[in-house]
Amino acid sequence: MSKPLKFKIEKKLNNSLGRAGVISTPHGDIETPAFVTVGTKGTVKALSPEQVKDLGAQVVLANTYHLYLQPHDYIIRDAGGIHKFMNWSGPTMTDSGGFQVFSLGAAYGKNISKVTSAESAPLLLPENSEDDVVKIATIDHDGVTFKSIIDGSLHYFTPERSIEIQHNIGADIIFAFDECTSPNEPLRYQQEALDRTHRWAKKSLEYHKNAKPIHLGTKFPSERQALFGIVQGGRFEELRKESATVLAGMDFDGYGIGGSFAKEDMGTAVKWVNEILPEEKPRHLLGIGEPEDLFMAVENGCDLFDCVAPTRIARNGQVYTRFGKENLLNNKFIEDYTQIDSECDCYTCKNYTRAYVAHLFRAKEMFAATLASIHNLYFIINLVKKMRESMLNDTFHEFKNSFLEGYRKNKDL
RNA sequence: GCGUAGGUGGUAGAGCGGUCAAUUACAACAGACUGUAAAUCUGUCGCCCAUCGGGCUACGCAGGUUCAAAUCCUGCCCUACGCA
Repeated sequence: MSKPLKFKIEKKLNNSLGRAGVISTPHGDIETPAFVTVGTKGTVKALSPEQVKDLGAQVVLANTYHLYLQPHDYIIRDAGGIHKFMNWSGPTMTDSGGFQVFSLGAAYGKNISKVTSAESAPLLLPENSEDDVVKIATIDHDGVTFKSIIDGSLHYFTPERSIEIQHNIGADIIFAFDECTSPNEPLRYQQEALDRTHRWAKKSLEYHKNAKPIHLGTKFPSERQALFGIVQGGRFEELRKESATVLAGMDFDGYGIGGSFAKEDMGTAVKWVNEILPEEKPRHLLGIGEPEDLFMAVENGCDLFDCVAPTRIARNGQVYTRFGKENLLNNKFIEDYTQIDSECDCYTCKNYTRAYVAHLFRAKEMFAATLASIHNLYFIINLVKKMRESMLNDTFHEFKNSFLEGYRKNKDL
């Protein structure tokens, strides 16, 4: 049986876990480390696939839960798979729905995200202690009941079902169904959730390995799609290490690192895990993507990252610059005829001023979202690309220090 | 000139004796956003101190009634529509 994915390490960082390499998928290569563009519903919001390609994106990540609800995975299957359906010929991935276990479960209706600051963490209360809150995802031993965000109907996801849907969608890299836990959960709950995630990982893998081709005469899913297992364990060292060890013992094509982190010690947590995971398989740090976090992740041995931040904050008016983030809706930009970042080569910066983009945002024109998304994605994708280049020519640390010094400038002012 | 309806905070527009510094929406100002419930959400939005809170000036202008007026009365000014 041929493997759906190859990973070649080209260069390793001295005295750390960082590495640069190439992942080969049936739809092309991904030079790593690489930022994965998020296209949850089979589109990168506000952008055409051509724009996504032109700004340098190598790979797009869609979502199982969302595409299952709408248009439904059979539509994508019958359309010839996600690549054809969305007109993206490069590599693709799908998340398993495991994140929605968190975002529609413990986090639903609350103001919590998967990354917390360490000092605020002790003030937070566990989410699962009281069930007086409305959730639209509830977990049991075998799976998760989701209430549709579209029409409120109920849908039950098991690991097998998630993988089956992902086979129908047909992305090059798919993920095991996991439970992304809230950062507020105590050790006992994290342990319980971790056991469940491991059990589900095994089921995801077994289903994947044994699945028949979705069309007669085509390849087996396990030959054309790579399956990544997902490490969990919250912020606890023993759990993170246990999870990495257990999953490393299963025959996944690569690994995702999921769940919750404290901003301040995310690097340590990632390191615990990557010291255990097999070196020769790619590692995807799920949902992480602020510039500081990306340096941390690359240095600690992650190859892939995805994050909604660049596109989401773009739609809300915020842009990355080499001096930190700026909100284009601030009145100081109304008459600012310079570009968003004077050293940026993206389409937006080459052709438009801050004043213009600010005007589009104020006028609520949709092109604002497009221009800001192009810039932000270019900025982040290019940043990771530069990290890769700096590793290849042994200047990673210099690059990191000079970038972060400038990037923190706005905060220090 | 006569008749009618009105004049409220940046705008539109509620309120029609005390619970009104005044509902709401928009605008404005700021903040948040990390495997997308998200072109979303939160906060501020008369002035002055202030942590709760307190003081001052305010609903066209000037008077008046009342313990109390954006709200009732009188006059004046202005606007819109109708008739000359």
